Amino acid sequence: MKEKLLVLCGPTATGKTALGVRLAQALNGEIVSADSMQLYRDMDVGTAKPDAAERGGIAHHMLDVADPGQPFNVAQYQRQAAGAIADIAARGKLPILCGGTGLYINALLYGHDQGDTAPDAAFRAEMAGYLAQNGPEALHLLLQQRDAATAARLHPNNAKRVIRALEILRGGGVVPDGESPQKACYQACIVGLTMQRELLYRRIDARVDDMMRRGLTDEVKKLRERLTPASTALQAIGYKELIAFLQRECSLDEAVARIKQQSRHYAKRQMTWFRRMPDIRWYQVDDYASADALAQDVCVYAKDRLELN
RNA sequence: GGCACCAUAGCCAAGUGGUAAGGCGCGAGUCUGCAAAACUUGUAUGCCCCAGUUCAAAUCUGGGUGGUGCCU
Repeated sequence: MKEKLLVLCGPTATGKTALGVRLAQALNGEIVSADSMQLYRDMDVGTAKPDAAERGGIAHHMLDVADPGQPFNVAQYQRQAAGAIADIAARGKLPILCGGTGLYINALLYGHDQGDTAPDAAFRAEMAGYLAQNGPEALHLLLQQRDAATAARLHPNNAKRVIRALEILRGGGVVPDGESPQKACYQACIVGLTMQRELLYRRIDARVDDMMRRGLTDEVKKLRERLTPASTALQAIGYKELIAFLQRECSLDEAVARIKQQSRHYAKRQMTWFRRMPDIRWYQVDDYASADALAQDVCVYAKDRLELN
């Protein structure tokens, strides 16, 4: 019997967190975050991580599980989150997967087999050097010589993924072709939150201003020396831009404008990710008069879909 | 009022007689161990308006209109 799982996804700033808590309260659930950046400790303001009050007494999992200086990746997420879901279900509560990282959600829902080739920082650095020396075409040729099919699927300019493929082949592994059947790991009810694009962008801009008011710059200052250029956490929007400002590479206004822009782009990419999820049920947030009304509707749908009570 | 310069996509901008570069933005998409990452892709039947020269004009000429700078 597959575990029941309510999934709440959608682009940033659309109200996933608050809705998740309401649903958890109504359905006797616990939250499992699906956010690649909120899982780092001490990155709170910039990732819009819910504080104690916002968590409303509901247990949250997969927050603060990694140190910003340490690398973290999908495979680790997949294992830990699956563990958390099993634990919640075993205690008779409803796990609610809530977040905006499409890859993490997919890996969990469809049990992506990540293989057993762990990342090799030294090899990646070596390949990055090769890329800098010889260009993307030459790097891609390396892949073509070892695995023509994979090379054909990967654009030469997408060096990151070309390097990962080489990394897998080097260890004697098989590069996943993305065509392995999508087996559903859970009895899932997938809910997506959207908003009229223009409104979403306005909300994102406003939220960035709010983060600045709440001391994002200080948070980044404190975090700065703990991060290395290799830290995954350094990819977080809001952090890399403010570090550039702190290093006097740009003005504060420029950094803030950049953070807003990046967040808007990110939201758009999230939409394309979630749009292709099968069985996703969309809710247009700005169609609802109140958060209560929205929670009400989603609750009814989830109960029906997951056969609760 | 005089002189000079300028007018190309939502924005910035190249192009000075041969059939509209590029960047940003915006839209669409890809994704199996860095994913808030990385990458792909679409986006001006037309260059302020009118007339003219020419086989051919965003490009040359004349006249408008609008803007900018300097002078009075």
